[in-house]
Amino acid sequence: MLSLTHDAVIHSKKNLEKKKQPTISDVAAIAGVTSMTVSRVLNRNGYVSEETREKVLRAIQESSYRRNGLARGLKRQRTDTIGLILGDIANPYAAELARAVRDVCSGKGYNLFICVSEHTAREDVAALSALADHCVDGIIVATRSNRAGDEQLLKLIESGMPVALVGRDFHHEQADWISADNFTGGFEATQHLIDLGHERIGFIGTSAASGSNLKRFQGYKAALEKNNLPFEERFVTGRAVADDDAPGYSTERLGYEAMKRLLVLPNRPTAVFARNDFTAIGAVSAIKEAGLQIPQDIAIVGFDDIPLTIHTAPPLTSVRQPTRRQGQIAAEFLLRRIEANEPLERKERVLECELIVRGSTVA
Amino acid sequence: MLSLTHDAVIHSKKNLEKKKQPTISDVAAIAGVTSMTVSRVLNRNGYVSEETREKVLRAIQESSYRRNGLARGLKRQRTDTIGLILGDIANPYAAELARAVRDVCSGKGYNLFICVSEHTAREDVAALSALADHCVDGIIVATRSNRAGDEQLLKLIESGMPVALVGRDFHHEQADWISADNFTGGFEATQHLIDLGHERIGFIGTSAASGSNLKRFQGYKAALEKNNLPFEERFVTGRAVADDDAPGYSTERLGYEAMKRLLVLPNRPTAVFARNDFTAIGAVSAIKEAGLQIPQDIAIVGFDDIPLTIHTAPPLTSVRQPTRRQGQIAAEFLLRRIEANEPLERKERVLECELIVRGSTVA
DNA sequence: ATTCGATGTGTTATCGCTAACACAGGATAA
DNA sequence: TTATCCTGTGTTAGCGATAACACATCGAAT
Repeated sequence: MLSLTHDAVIHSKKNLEKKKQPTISDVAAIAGVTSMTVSRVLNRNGYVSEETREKVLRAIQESSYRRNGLARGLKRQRTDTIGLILGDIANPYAAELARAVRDVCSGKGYNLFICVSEHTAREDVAALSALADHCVDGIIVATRSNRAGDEQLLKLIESGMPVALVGRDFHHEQADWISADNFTGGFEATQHLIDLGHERIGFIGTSAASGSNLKRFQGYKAALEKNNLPFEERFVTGRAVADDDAPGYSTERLGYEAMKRLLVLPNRPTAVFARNDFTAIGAVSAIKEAGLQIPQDIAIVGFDDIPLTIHTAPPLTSVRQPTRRQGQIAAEFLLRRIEANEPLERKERVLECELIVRGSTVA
Repeated sequence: MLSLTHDAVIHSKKNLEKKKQPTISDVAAIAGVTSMTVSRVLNRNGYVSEETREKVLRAIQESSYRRNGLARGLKRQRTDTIGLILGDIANPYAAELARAVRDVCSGKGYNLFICVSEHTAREDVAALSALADHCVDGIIVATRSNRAGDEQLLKLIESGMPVALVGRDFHHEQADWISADNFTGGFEATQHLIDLGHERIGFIGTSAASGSNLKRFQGYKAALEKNNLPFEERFVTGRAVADDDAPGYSTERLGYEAMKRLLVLPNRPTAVFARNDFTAIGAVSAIKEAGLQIPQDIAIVGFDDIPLTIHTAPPLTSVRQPTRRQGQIAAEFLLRRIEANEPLERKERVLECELIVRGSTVA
């Protein structure tokens, strides 16, 4: 009696153990063929008689077989998977980019795995490594440049990994490069404000020091210069991104606080250009809180033209970048590189931005 | 001469070919040991003399070796990777969830791969398959329930894949389940409006028909009922999500259009509850456009309490859900399941929401 | 009748890595 | 002294799949 109980326990324990997945050979055994035939059915290549195919399909159903992508990838030396590294998935820009990449990829039979770096160098490296380790067929990198990440990226590219860069300040003979024309976008946003008669224009979203590698900021400076307006360092504000590992991305909060700093300046700006729309929205909030009118007292321009811009009060003037197009092109460049299966000449594409004028600059 | 040229071409072509990655054996050969020793160095297990370890590390550097995760995973029967499936990465909720999951995972040495379904059944299934094929150690599913996806999910769980569900209306003995208390959240949001004296309250973000499986909507109805207020179907509006494959997620646009429909109703609502903040923001936009005051003419409550809510005009009353906590718990449950390596009793956790009252309901 | 290509299936040999075991030499304990 | 453990390293055997090749069979073309 005791032993019976004990047996029952053992038995139940056994049933509880993690089921071993059936393999292609198990399926083959059930169907009464070899694993090679099953493989042919699964991959729809080679000759298989209709009769056999059905037997195999039934065996697959019966055993609820799932193929093992690791083994498959190991043997085939490809995984039909590409990786996408984003800095911050909360950004509609990133979401739109991912969507475009995914559409192209899944159209061509590739899976897409997304990794997020949260704009830190450590995670940037980790994401590159994770994807490379898993032998993805190629990687689209849409994070910002940082030293550790750039080193890792260099190694990967040199080792033959197909890579396409989106808006990252990193260049290599063997990696394609896609970006919006952030410089011109920044220039035009600023020129727009100048054309409206503004002479003291602030920039929100970077420190003057670390802004040197921010194209939007460069465009802002260039526009001032071209119009013979003085560049004033005190009009440039935002969290400094000196440390590579700081999550230096811009948020409403950042814009809000930066704007507050600008508002108390003597002879303060009459207009501001924010590095992106969330920052701009935060700034708008600070301006309203101070009891000032937009655009009468202070005009404001954002960047990215996120869907929300038309719902803010007033609607936000913003620079629209062709996000979807960037994702598409990046994916196309990458797939071309993957499918060529040998080094190709580098492709580069810079896409125009478009200023969308709304109520935050023109009443 | 001709043949020389030809040779040169061949040679250059050869150099152009995709470099073959060095394997563990190549490293072993350079270091003058066997691959097993290299493996021990790489994995920091087993005994290796300090001297040998250094030789191996040098050989790794020299050959710029990268380990092959496919082979490793195949042999070890685990990949130290978990998958996360999101419906829509543009949502701050999803971003926050992903961040929390990632923090827990990377703390325990797991990589995180994210897949996005765009709220379609097809992509839901595709994401599940892709992750399963790649033999991730477990999957966190944060997409909405749909027939095809549920079927796939069932198969996966039954085959022993560790799964944790976040906010998905799908239950299984072998899968952990985490959710915010959307029902009570919806109830309290509505009760809040009722307490303020509103008697005609609209719901934005679903059709009355398809709302039956939306907890927030159920909470809304329950609050009406409890207070003996009539439920009026004409006050419920939003895109219908009859088709599983329709990208039925809510956006500013959806909220904007839904609100417009509510505004023209005879004896229209004096308050609305929106299924999420973006929808609410769109609704706010429509209300303002109609020249009405918030909250005097129409009060509005959102859900999720995204960072933006404090920057809208007026700031948005919203139901905050503990997003970060959900992600953490989901990851912890999943890792526990993975590391137990055998079926465990199901864990379930429902987290309280909190109503944050702001200017969109109380002046 | 013979050759040939198309069709259908099986055999073999890896892909790159590591678990499990084997084994030798030296230190330690009995 | 002998048994025993700890170190350090090598050998073997797959993990689950498929590329490459081999080998039948059959009908059509020569």
